[in-house]
Amino acid sequence: MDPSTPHEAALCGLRARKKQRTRDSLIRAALELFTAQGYEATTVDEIAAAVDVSQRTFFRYFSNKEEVAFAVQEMVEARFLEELRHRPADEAPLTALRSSVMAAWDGIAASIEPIVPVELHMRAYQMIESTPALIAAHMRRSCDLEEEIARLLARREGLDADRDPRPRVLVGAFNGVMRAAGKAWSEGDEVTVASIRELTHSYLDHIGPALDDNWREER
Amino acid sequence: MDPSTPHEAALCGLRARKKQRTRDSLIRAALELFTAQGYEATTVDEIAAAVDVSQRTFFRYFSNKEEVAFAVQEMVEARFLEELRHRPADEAPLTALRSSVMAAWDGIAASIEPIVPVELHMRAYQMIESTPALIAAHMRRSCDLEEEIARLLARREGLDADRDPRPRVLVGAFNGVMRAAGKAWSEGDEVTVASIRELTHSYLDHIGPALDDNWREER
DNA sequence: GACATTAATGTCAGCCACTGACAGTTGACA
DNA sequence: TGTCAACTGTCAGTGGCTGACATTAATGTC
Repeated sequence: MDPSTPHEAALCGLRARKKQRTRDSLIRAALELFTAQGYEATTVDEIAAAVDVSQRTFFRYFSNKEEVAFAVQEMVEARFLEELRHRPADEAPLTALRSSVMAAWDGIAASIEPIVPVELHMRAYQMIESTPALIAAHMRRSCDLEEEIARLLARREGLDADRDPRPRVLVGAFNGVMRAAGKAWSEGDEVTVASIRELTHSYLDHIGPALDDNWREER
Repeated sequence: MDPSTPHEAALCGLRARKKQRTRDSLIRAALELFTAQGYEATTVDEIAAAVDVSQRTFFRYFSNKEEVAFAVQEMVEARFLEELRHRPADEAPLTALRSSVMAAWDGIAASIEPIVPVELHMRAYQMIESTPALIAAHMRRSCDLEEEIARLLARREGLDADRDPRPRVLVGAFNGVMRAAGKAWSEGDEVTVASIRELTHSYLDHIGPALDDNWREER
């Protein structure tokens, strides 16, 4: 809300500020170690040592090693959901999804820069996509996100998400496309926000044509 | 190939037969324990003890605890891929996918019954869908499958999967729908093959309409 | 049928992620 | 300033997983 405060909400007391600082440091240290030497090769003890806290303290901030790897991702997702909640009601569902993704990419610097440089986050994202254990976690998280998006869309359209499968189906398809784009990006060598934004955009353009019965006479 | 032999390929020597038996027993014991008392609550030592081998031996058959939970699933997937490879070339991509899934469900008893009762596998599937750690693994496996299916479809249609995003996009959407169906099934109380077959069928029917711009005036 | 070869298994020691319990320290607030 | 509550460190322990080495058992050969 107020851009003068570091980030997030209140942060009033000294205690809260200290906590926030520890958390941020842990995230930054973790991402730096992960991207430098790999996720598996980095132990939790190392991360804790880099911030000069005990291993036990690490696990009080993050319920497991994976979680710290997704801390920034989570902020981006929150931003996406926020955008989606504010799309005009007359926008078509798929259009609303697309616009929200684009807006989230455009505002990424503002969302996360107080904690980690965007460039580090991008490298971290690439690392996630190339580490089996993290791919798995990433998928599960996407699944939870899907659920939330589906409910949001259903409400927007005045449907019951539990009875009408269309919201889930659309979100499932949307998510599949997003994953495909993320994967393609991470395998390329352009590790920039601009390039993934571009890729997402063009992949989403294919969601209609890809479902057509006939691919052979189209190009 | 030859239905008189237990399953899979050769199995000639006594050694190979013994190995197969140990593997099958581990799978059965694991699924029984998992479904009875939960995945997390079951230790690898317990599974090994139930088959009377050492824990170390368990890890020589399965590279981790998750893997044994998906051993049967893997056979079903193999069956699906086999179906897909044999669909007529003039069938539209989405139709080929749908037919293959249906065929895989129809032939599931024949595929797995030599190892575990279908009913146990169904309960195991439900357990997977309600265990966070396994959901994650499930997602990752789906991802790998997606890759394979996309390449298969691309070849079928004479496209280059690395240059044309349509195969990936379609498979992403398809997979999303399949997951949504699996999830809905696992949350219901009809734990039968027939019911998931039915559900899959009807969810796939929605893949077209769900992408339409307007949901409100359709029903 | 005895013998060397090779695969499968068991045992043991050890790493790492993660947790519960308890004690010590340090902000918050009257 | 003293009390309370939150935060942290230490320690001991569990469970997943691995490498190294010794043991056992199937196989192919003479």
